Amino acid sequence: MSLSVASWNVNSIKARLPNVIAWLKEKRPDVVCLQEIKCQDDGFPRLEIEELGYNVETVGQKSYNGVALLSMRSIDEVALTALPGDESDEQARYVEAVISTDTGAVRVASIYLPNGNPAPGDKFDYKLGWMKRLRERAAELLTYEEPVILAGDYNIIPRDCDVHDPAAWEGDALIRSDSRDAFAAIKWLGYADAFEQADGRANQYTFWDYQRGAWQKDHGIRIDHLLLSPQAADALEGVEIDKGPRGREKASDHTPIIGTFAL
DNA sequence: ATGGTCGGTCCCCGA
Repeated sequence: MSLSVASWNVNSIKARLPNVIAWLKEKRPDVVCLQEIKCQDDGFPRLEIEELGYNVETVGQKSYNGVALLSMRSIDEVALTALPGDESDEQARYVEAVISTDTGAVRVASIYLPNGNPAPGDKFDYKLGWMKRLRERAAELLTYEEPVILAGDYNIIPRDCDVHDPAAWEGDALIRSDSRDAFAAIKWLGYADAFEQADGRANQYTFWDYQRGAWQKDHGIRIDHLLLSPQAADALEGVEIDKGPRGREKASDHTPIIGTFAL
């Protein structure tokens, strides 16, 4: 049996609930990492999603950010509900859990990496600091020698071919070389970008801005990623960016990316 | 055609 693991920035779970439920029923992914749920834990529509067979873990806050993990398989342990390394960081951007599989277990994190604009500035410094902490956590996880999937909205455009017009994004926190270097530094530890390993084509996007008719003109960017430890990368069977949800009424500005694993 | 869109909250901020 294979295990499917999806990541989707839903831009408010309450505004998106009908679309999310329809997509879960259609695709039935085993594990789903959500970002920007934009609600507190007690406001999350837990019952509606549990009704579909999912176990639900949320790390929410009022108005902004917020991440969740949905899993058809049992969640053995919620390992972390915040990224270590800064006790003063109160933004809900990280949840990490160990999930049972047919072959053992997989560790999955749902990540909402800071946007970082405007750059330079305080928000950009926060982004780079957060990425350094993520690299430290990612390095720690490699010592466990287990399948790890770090899935989420990284707010990083890794390559020039991951954006319709790189020049239009010059100076933006999503494409700046210091952002890209920080992302590459996590990969250099020994993590694989699932999309680049399984597919790698140019101009395959996961986000299209609501403005300027970006969706209709396919002016998108690839910023939602699955980073894989060697044990997860070895098990990767394929990756799909499902553009269906982005074309619906009341769409999120992101669409889901799904990895399938022999795990 | 030099603007334009969402979502959450509260009269503006974040993306």
